[in-house]
Amino acid sequence: MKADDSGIRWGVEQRLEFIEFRLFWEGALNRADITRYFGVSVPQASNDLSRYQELAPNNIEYDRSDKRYLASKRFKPIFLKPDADRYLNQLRSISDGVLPAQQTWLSNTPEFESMPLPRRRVDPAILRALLATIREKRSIQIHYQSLTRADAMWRWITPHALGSDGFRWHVRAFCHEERIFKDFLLPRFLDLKGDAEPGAPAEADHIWAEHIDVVLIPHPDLTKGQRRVVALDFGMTGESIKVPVRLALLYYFLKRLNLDGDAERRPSKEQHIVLGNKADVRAAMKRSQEQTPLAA
Amino acid sequence: MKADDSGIRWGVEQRLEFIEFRLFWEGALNRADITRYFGVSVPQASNDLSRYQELAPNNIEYDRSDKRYLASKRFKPIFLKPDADRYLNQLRSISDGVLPAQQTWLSNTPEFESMPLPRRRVDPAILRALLATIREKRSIQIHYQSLTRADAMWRWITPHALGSDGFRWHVRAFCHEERIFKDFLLPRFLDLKGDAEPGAPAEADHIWAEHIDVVLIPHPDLTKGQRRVVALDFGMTGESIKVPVRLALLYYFLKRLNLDGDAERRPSKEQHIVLGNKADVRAAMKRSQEQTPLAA
DNA sequence: GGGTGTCAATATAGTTTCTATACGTACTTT
DNA sequence: AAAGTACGTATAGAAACTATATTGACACCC
Repeated sequence: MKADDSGIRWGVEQRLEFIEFRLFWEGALNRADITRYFGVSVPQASNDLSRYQELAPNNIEYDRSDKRYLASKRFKPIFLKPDADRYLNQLRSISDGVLPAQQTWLSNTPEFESMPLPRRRVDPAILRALLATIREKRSIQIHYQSLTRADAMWRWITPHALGSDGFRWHVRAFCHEERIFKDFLLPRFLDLKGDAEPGAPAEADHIWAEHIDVVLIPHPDLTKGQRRVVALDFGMTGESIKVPVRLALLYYFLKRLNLDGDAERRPSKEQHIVLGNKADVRAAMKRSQEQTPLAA
Repeated sequence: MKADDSGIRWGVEQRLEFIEFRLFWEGALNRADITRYFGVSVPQASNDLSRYQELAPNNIEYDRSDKRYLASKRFKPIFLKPDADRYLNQLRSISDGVLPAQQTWLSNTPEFESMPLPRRRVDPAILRALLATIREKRSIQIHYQSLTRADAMWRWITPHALGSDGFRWHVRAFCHEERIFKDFLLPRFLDLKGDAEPGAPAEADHIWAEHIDVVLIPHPDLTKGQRRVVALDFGMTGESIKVPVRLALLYYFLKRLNLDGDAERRPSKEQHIVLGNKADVRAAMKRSQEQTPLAA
């Protein structure tokens, strides 16, 4: 018996999945596609294709004039569950320059582009050191460039988690100087050094641990039909959706969705949703900003 | 000679890269990690580890008491170029629910969370049909729910590209009815049918093809030190950066960066950047909205 | 309309990789 | 001291893969 559940080796399974992926999303593939991506010999690629044909005879057929294998009319994937959001996520990664197209299984895509957003890249050595510090529950001294002070300064922090506002990642950490938990944007780390006992345990970061259910509803000025569309856009059941948000991410969440001000005042054409539990959210927002320094 | 450049088979190379990945980002790994992920036998995993040790003796050492292989102090990756943004991108994909954690090479991550954004998922069958239509340069009839009309309606479009505002993907297509190119949000597609000659060639979509260089500069109200930080955040050289943006994505770009109104009027604490070439951008924006229907 | 190039199928022999199994070692835990 | 765990090594045999060569179908091009 093989260690693998399927009885097929990992490499083979990957190639069969690759064949199916190409057939599903691009409608066709070549023997050469397989040899190029996996570096196998031509006969081996032939072998994989006939193997796939045996396993899924209704999925694939060879077009002699096109000299390519085509997906049949009633194609039914057996190796993968097609996921459009995953496909699109790959497109975005390529467009953002974070994933080389060659390393994906995509080759024959249409023209595409994700809205460009210039951002400084994060230094891998710095992220690596932060991850190690979090893992080992230690503290570290960082050379950090904050927006409030002109010059970067050295300070001790005890990091415990990573958070993102959708664009940029920050590390959630206890600042030894101010004795509170704060967000430190990864691109603003200039250097790191040292290693010491932690300044506070991760559990002490209540703002990070606590969640609030933000209720979103369609903008009241929208017509009934429009409200239905917006409800669908956001996956609402009925005409509202509850989104659990960490207090530590609530500021970013409200800002991103333009819910930090009076969303109802903005024209419904631009602002599709408003808060359903404004008072609760405002209260939570206030709580998230009122941190009292830990006693030393 | 092998087909592979490295002389090592694809499967083996993947495992060696896996070992290195774990050592770099997580600092340690097990024989069991390899057998679990790749489904190879225990001796094979041992073999891979000793092979890696041979190839990179200074990178790895076995900790007998920990019963794990640890990355050495002066670890130097030889199989992969570590990329922090790629690592973080994987975290985001996991957090967004678009990538199962098991399918990544990550296992021992810190706590993390990317800001949640509720969105309707895209139907893979619909995306697949659209991709095929674009590939074959055909037109298709779509059942589309727009925001402006209460009920979804059927209409013919000729799609030619995919675009994203950073959150949602749309297809860029020629609308046969209005005879102009428009964006159709993928989550709003309800159904598809038919197949016909195209209504217009992709080249006719000038708004898609044309780019404008948007110049971003730090908010003038910021102090000198703050401007420097913002410049770093956005990867500016000097104190400005030129971002080439398709006219078809310009609206989303300005809206996302809060540059659609008078950015200078907003408090610099919230609004870090403003436009450096406002007049050009406004003109381009106007152009992107003034589409005249194609003659029939 | 026949030469030429391309891509796929098939066959054979030899090599590499991998599995299954078994046994031994070092260290930790109870 | 005994049990448990993770790693290492060795062996035989199975599976996967390569290199090479031959054949066939089709498109393209003077």
